[in-house]
Amino acid sequence: MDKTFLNLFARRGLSLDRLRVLLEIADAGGIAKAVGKDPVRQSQYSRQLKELEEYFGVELTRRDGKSLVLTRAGQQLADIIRQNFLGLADFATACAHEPAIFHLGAGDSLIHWKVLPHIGAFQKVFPAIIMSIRNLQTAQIIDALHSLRLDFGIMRRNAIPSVFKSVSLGKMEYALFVPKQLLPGSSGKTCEWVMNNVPMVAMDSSGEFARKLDEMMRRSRIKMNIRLECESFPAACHAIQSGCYAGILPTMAATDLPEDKFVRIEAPLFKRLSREIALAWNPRIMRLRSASVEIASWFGKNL
Amino acid sequence: MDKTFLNLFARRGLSLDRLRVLLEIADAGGIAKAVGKDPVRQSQYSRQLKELEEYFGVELTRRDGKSLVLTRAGQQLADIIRQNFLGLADFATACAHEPAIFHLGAGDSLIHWKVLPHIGAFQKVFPAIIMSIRNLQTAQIIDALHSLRLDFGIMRRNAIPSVFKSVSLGKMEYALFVPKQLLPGSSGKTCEWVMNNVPMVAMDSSGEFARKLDEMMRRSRIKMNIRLECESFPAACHAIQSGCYAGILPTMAATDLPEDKFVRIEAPLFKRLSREIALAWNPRIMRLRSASVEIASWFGKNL
DNA sequence: GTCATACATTACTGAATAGTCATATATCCT
DNA sequence: AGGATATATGACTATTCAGTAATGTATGAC
Repeated sequence: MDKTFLNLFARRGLSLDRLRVLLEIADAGGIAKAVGKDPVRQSQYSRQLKELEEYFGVELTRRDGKSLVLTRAGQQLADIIRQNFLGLADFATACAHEPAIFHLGAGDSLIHWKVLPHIGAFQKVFPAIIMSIRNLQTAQIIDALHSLRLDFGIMRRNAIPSVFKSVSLGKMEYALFVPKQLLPGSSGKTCEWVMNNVPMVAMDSSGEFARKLDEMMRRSRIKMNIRLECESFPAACHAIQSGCYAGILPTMAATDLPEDKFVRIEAPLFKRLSREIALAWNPRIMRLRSASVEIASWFGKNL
Repeated sequence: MDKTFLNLFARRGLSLDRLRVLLEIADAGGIAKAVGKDPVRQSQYSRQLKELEEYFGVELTRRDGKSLVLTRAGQQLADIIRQNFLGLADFATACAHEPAIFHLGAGDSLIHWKVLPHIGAFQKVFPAIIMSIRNLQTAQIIDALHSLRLDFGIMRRNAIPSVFKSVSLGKMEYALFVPKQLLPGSSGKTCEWVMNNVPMVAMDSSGEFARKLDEMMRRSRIKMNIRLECESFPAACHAIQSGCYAGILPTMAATDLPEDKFVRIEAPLFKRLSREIALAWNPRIMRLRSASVEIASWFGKNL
């Protein structure tokens, strides 16, 4: 066949270290951030980067203000390198009989109420795998899936780019949760009455949920009696558990709010907030890391 | 995220050269064959192999008689390396504005009558690509597709392992071709008469075709008047062109046998020999070499 | 302009690894 | 057993590439 990648090794200048340096710079977003403390290596990183550029005859980075950004070619090469290292690293961990690490990204609520409740069962089925769970926003997850920094992501289905594969994890619905002590008398108050009269905790994030909720409230001309803002649903849930606030939470949160102390009010209004969520992954990962096939299928069945 | 593949680079002993050496040994099937002439490097290859084994803590080769064979782990690693180098080599050729090389494997007949007739059109559509066409047998093609030494293979559809993707290239039918000068009188002689009375050229290969034909002949108790054996259909076709032999050829061969000089006799008998052929590839190649997507689709439409 | 920050360049040292040669060991063949 | 072939090992050299330090240059903030 061909002379074993002669075009790669005829010239010199290619080395694993230099490739790794490019990857580090790419991941960190600049030389300074890549070397962190120990700025002594700054010059080395700069030089190795230049040597790589000489080897390939292509600009891999461009100055962007004081810092660097990868060119298109640089990003491509970084992707190739990441893919290569992933393969080798997996082989190495397998050889060392060490557990492989898989990275899963998801939002706070999904981590707390969708993933963690099943993580014990996961551990039993996959005793030789380390799961690293990262709290990320949808856009970050998508970016990390593209570059293979994450193996899996959980997010709303309609946000998943079509290049990714996915498996549905069911619907996420919302409901209003109210501490009983804040409800006067016995009778069922309406959702609207609660939101107007009870101190409410609300989400302060810039995400899709807050946007949709805002719009809904404006349309239906309900004004919520907001007295606390939180950045995540689990935080809001804690506030509600204190007994002093009501709030809109994913219905999954019910496990943390016992029925004898909290009332859960569903309303047609909330239907518009509901969304299908899914486990998503870059199809490349399945070829690179064989265990990922079973993991994806397990998540699809059990979450 | 994680500390940029710390597990790979914390220990030393990994280098591109060593990986390349393993790959060469794997491809050549032994150190001696890998170093070829220049046996001076034999010791180096042996040592680098040992260093790789020390690095991964795994046996990569085992002695098999005087020579070496890869262990299961060795094969896995070789596959990973090949995949890695493919990605880098492709990036390098793209950077150098050099045409990428794609390797296509097929049997003699398919090369001559299926591929080469369209290769001019291919060149026009893909001016920046070098096609390397290799004459191989089905088993070799499958092996090479598995290990990514070939990008594409053409073979009969029912021989394609299910892990590969494929696109049909139509049916390959067979017919008996007879030089007019060997046919007495004007009237249509039967297929059987020709095979009994005219000097025939036959295939001498161990392939699927010869086997099936043999069986057919035995069943129908036809005895062919064989006077020449060839190893490939194109060779047999040449013999027929000489005017002194008749023979069974793929109907595609008709382009080389003008109707004014050769008679083409179809017979129900030959239907049993016909088979669907297809372009096959390892799905991994599509991720590694982006151009392969368009190439596969072009072949599917135009061959 | 001045200062702080981030990257680039140069020069030199040291460590890792590739290259070579001689020779030993293992296996196959006859 | 003896010769031929293939791989393994040890000793040494040469080269490449990583590590460190000092200094230069570009950019942004004030």
